[in-house]
Amino acid sequence: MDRRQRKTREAIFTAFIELLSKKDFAQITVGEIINQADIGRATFYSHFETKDFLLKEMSEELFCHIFDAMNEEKANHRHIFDCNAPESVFLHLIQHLKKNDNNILELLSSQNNELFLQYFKQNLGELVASQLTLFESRKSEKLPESFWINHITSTFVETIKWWIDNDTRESPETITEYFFLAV
Amino acid sequence: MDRRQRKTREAIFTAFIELLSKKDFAQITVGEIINQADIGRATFYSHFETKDFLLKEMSEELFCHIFDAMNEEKANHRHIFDCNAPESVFLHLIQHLKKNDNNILELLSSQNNELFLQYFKQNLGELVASQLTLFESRKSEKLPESFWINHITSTFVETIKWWIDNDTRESPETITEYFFLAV
DNA sequence: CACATTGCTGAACACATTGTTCAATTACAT
DNA sequence: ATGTAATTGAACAATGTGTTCAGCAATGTG
Repeated sequence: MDRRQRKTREAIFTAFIELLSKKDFAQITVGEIINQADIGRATFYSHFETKDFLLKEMSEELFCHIFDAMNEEKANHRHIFDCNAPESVFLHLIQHLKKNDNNILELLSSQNNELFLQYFKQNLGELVASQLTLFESRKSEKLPESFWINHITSTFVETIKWWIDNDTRESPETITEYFFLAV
Repeated sequence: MDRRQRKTREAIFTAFIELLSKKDFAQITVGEIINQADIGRATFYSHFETKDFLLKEMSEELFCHIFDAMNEEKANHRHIFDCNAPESVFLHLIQHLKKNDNNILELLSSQNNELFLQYFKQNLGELVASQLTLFESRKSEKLPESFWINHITSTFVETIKWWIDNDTRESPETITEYFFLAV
């Protein structure tokens, strides 16, 4: 990809994240993004069809990053994912979030857009489904699988949201514990 | 309140609900509401400052209705809320929703606006907090109260959403059971 | 019934935002 | 160095927002 394109794309993402940390998705205008990114109007529209697509593409990119990073570490340090700590996938994810490399935590904060959370939940759902054996129990047998998966995923998302609203005071370990207690 | 005002207000609400059952809040325009309600533009704005306020006021009115109705039945048929079925408050709420008197179910459906769900959750949170003793357990002792309340409330909302997405095939009793199993 | 009050109307208005177009300019890759 | 491709900025139509106002209609009060 052309260096100019990369630069522009990066500038738009950065500007967008900056704005999202201040106000709702709904009340951000393309004009503001353009100003913040310091690019021409036509340039924006040559990159993204609409503001909604921008959010969508950015979400996908961010979640790819974080889940790819997790998989990589999974491959390198296999010991982290041993049988003695099967819940570590989620601890690991929370630790990643805590680093806030790509401002994901800021973006997930509830004052910001629900759409972003929706994309997060979607990606998370796949992870949960792949780790379903972790959550087998007396109650899971009595519940429809789709209900159960949705419950676990939602609980994780809500745990993260609660954590953020509490200014991420608790350690990732504590939050992981809360999550597994609640679910 | 003037009969004309009541009629107009009702017409706006009805039109709004009709539109919300078809498309997202975000893509409904004031013009559409006006057409559907068959009123003048100035009239709309003399009733509601913006589209957002319309949603807010309508939500409050709907939730007042349903929670008032519940309290009334609570007073009249005290036996429904006896000690043998302490969970019946939630069963009762679900039964109310199932009746769909005010199209609340339709409005809660996830394809529609998150703002509406937010208002629902807010009202529900108060109910949950007042019924907190129902949910005391080993795990609730180990979790911060605010986390616990949020978890219960979210689980209820997610249960309802899952139910709706499944076309409310299950009976209110079954859904109540799922909720109490999950939480 | 007559009256003053209040609400409704609908058109016109200024304003903001969106998404497109285009010709001129600039940066890129090889 | 050159052809290719991205960026620019201004101008554009189209749509939506929220306000204003003068005229009309419904209300309920005496």
